[in-house]
Amino acid sequence: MTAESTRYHHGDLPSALVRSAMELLDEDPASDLSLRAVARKAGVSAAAPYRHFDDRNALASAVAAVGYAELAQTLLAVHAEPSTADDLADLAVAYVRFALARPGLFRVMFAEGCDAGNPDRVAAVDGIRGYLGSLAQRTAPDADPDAAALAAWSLVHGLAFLHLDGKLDTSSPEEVDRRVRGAVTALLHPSPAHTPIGGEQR
Amino acid sequence: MTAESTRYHHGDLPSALVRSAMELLDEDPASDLSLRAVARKAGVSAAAPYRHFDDRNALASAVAAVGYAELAQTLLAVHAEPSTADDLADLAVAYVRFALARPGLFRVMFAEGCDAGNPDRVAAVDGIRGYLGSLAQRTAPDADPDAAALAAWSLVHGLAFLHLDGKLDTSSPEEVDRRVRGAVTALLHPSPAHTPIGGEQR
DNA sequence: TGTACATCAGTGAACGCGCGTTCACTGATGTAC
DNA sequence: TGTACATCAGTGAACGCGCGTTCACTGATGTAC
Repeated sequence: MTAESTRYHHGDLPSALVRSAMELLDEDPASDLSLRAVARKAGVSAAAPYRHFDDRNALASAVAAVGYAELAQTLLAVHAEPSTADDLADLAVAYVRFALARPGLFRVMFAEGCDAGNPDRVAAVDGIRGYLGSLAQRTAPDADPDAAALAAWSLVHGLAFLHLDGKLDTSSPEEVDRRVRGAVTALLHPSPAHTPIGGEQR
Repeated sequence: MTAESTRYHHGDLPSALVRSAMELLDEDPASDLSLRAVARKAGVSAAAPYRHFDDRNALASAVAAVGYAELAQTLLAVHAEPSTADDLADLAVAYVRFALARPGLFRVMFAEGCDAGNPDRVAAVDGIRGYLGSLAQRTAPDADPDAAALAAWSLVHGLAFLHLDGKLDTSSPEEVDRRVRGAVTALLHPSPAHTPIGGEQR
């Protein structure tokens, strides 16, 4: 469905560049996105991107927007309408897996350089917030939905970054999943029972 | 107490470099740490740091270690022995304030480049984990302490990074404090009462 | 259907930059006698 | 106390690098007549 970019004059360079950027990020997550490298990867001169993007930042924002969309899609695929603490644990696992599978992209999405102006970006972030907000509302209808949504997001986001930044061992994916699920259920007991910080599990 | 670095031969260059690095990070949090800039700031040639640090990474690790110590100190000053969810909210506020006050340092502490080998660094991270672990144990003696500690850390860490990375408005510090406190208490009801995701507040 | 021409997406060379790191060196320090 | 010398922490010049961005240009595209 997407334009296939094999027409003359390179066809659809803008999206070819975004695609190349994402490939580079997946291939070498450590290096930070370079306009020249992206152009090289797309088989185009270093100056070509400037026909379509104001500067490096504009490309990064476009990449981030796509990243948000993919993350949202991933979460939706796990639970379209999550409503229990168990569902949140599933989402946490998916969120952390996404971060660990695509660290380069994840960093571009959440690293500083983010220009607050890019509307796609803002919309995408609001999408995730809204998704978590509705989860919060279903789980705890009488809680402040904004506060609960932010809490859920922070928990999940913190788990992702602590793993990503090497503060926790990530050599075993199963162990990571287990750890993430454990942390979430330690805060939110899965059953409708009421328990504070850690629940009663082992 | 610290060597004052005014002796001849520059005295105590290693710690002077670390100090200069931290000053640079505080002055311009956006730029990433450059060995040359640090040397310049310390009034020393670009090659001088190599007498004391293997490479750029080694300096960054040393800076991070100091950062961890300062963060730990900040948290301890808030509550030496936190034990309630309310205490955790206080710590969350302090943690986020630290991140927002010293974003450059915070990023060095938590950004990828971290070499897992540096023992100071590992010890410092374990210190924070242990601190949160004892909090968890006091708050919920029957919970899995590792899981509860990680959950608390993730929550707080996620709040810090979502603010730091511009996903949340940080123009009003009071608003940030309020938001952080709200998110924490939405998950952990302050009283010994038992409530799931959001408690009952407004 | 065929030609003239404006438009627009590319090229490639060049700019100036700051970086990490190396190297042979220098000059102060402090120890051995 | 005084001199000879090894050590060690600095210097400064140089390396090669990749980067973002600019510029005048070229050549394909597609439209007007």
